[in-house]
Amino acid sequence: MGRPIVRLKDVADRTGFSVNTVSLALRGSPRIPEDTAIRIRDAARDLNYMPNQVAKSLVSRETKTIGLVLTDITNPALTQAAQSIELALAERGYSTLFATSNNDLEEEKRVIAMFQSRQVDGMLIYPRSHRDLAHIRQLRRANYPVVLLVADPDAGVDAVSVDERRGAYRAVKHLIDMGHSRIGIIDSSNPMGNHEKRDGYVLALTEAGIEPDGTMSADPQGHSVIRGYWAMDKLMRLANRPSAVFTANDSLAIGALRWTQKNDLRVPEDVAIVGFDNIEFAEHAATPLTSVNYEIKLVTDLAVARLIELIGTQGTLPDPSVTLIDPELIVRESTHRRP
Amino acid sequence: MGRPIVRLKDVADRTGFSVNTVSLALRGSPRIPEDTAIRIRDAARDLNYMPNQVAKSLVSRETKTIGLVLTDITNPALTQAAQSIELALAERGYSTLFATSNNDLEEEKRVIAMFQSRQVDGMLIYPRSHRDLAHIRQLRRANYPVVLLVADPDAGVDAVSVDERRGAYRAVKHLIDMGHSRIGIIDSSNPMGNHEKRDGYVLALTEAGIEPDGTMSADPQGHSVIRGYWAMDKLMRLANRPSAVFTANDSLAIGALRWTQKNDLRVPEDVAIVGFDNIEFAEHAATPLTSVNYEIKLVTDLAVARLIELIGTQGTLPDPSVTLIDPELIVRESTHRRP
DNA sequence: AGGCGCTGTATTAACGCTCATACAACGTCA
DNA sequence: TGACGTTGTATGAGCGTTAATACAGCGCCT
Repeated sequence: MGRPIVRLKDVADRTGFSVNTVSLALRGSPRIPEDTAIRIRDAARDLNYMPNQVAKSLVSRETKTIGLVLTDITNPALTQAAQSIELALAERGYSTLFATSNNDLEEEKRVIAMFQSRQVDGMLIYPRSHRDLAHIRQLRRANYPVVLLVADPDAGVDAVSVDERRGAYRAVKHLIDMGHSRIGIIDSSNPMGNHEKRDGYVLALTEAGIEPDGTMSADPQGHSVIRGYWAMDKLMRLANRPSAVFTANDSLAIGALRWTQKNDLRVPEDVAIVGFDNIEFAEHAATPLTSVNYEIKLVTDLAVARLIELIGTQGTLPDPSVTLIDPELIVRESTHRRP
Repeated sequence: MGRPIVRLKDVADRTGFSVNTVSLALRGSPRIPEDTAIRIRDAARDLNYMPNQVAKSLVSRETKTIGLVLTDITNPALTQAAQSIELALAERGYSTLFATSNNDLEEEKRVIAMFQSRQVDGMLIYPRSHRDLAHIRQLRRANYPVVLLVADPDAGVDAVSVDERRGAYRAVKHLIDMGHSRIGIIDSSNPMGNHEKRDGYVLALTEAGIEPDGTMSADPQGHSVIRGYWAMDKLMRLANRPSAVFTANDSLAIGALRWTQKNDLRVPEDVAIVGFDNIEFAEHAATPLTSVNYEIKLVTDLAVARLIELIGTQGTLPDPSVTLIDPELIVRESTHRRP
């Protein structure tokens, strides 16, 4: 709104050269002799000239901006991801436009369209659901660089993600190895959501000859501590309550742990708890939490690298590649008291 | 890179109208008759036309984008702030360009310059330090809309923030009221940093006739749980150890709490702990934490509202206004065991 | 001496859009 | 009937930048 803006033209007028000469000089063209360049640079500095990236983008047809779409940044795992994505992109000269879909599909579509309109060079998307990817697949088909941060081998879209199914499998397998057979799960995988973790849970159980029990499952409807608390409450009120619980993330696990404290149960003696993501608070919880760990930075670095690769592709994009990072289980006291 | 882009011209060619007519029709000008508009809109939809915001911005001289500069988004309080800022801006039609300064002044300057170059309509900044604001003050003088997320009444820049000094004062006053006089502080206020909280701490002590004791202070050099743990370790190894500790944020407090667990001290009987920010984990910590609470959404909403107001200002910006939100203390078991 | 290739600079045309203006075609009214 | 609005559409300029091209002046070679 009426803020003064210094343009190439102003530097040109000041020095007596043409706009084009100034542009070349400031970009260090070898065709401009050193003394001319110095005079122009001095004038530009005096006037506090800053190149207008908007105009530049219009010409170059690239904005050096990528769009990051998350469902909700307050999820600690996503916060970490956002941080390291921004860092990785900044290192490569890209800026990050950031938006949250608030777990709403329409909002997700709106945000993606808005980013397209803003001519972002590519997008990193943590989609609301694995099921509704049509709009993203369509982007890809329109030759638009996109990398998902959840992995669906059949999505037809590039993706880099931790192998959630495998992580969940490892966690539940560990509980089984510790002698548990009544194992509950706290995971908000509604029919439309991502059920990788639930799949891993079921796999570990059936593999061990344990019939998955539908009543041992609670949907926390969110990822916050308090949600975990109430989901745990539901599970532990069962007549045949679980002796161990697997939760889809550490915030839920901390909520579950909190429930045990309030109800004077010992962890892991009375009930064992495993989380997912291994956030900092997991290690330092009242009872240090066993949790599925993976290097978020590895995931985001690979995702960013792939995205940059796609952006740099001339012509048609290569076939989508899906990369799964293998997570490890960090065993702590919440499942295994050291003697 | 060579992605096909549908322009007004394409829609014009398809319909036989001129570019201008198409532009007017799509923007719903009353000069375009209804049937023409419908034909144009249909063609635009068929071609999947999306307006190019970059070109639009070049003409309108506004990008409908604001720049958000944070030191480090993994600080839970800042995460929350980022989330609600993005939401508030999106509601008003603005996109959020986001960058972290990683607590480095040069990086902060670089990011701000980059945002200027990208023609953001305004910026929200959580600066690295209260001391080095010259570059931001200069922005303001150049008539650029900026709102700080920390309050310094003398900064000469608009700001909206929680009153940290007052929050710290309340926290420490509470400890004094509970009978403590040996009160430690864990706060990373280096000479160049923000020492509002430390000021509030000192004020409460001196007001109560207690001489602040320099040895009762630990610099955690960060805001993570583990930093709090080691800072607590330093304080509790003192010959004359504190009976209560005030920490600059809840992560540090949880670290301190963790130290007490490992060292078999009871909270609050052996040592009381107060945090700041009242994050979700504070309430659900092993011992629920007393913490300074304030509505982050209120702070960010006011900051966004002020920023939008500045952006809408014609001509010279009004005098800077500084708004401080008054925080409250939430008392929980970490300072006061209920009988 | 005339042509050639440098060197340094300017001119022009884009990029996709909006705004101001132009202007035909038509109807209206004195 | 002819000047005058109104309606619908087109033309041209301009936003700040880059890229392609033009071109004047000079030294050098044959």
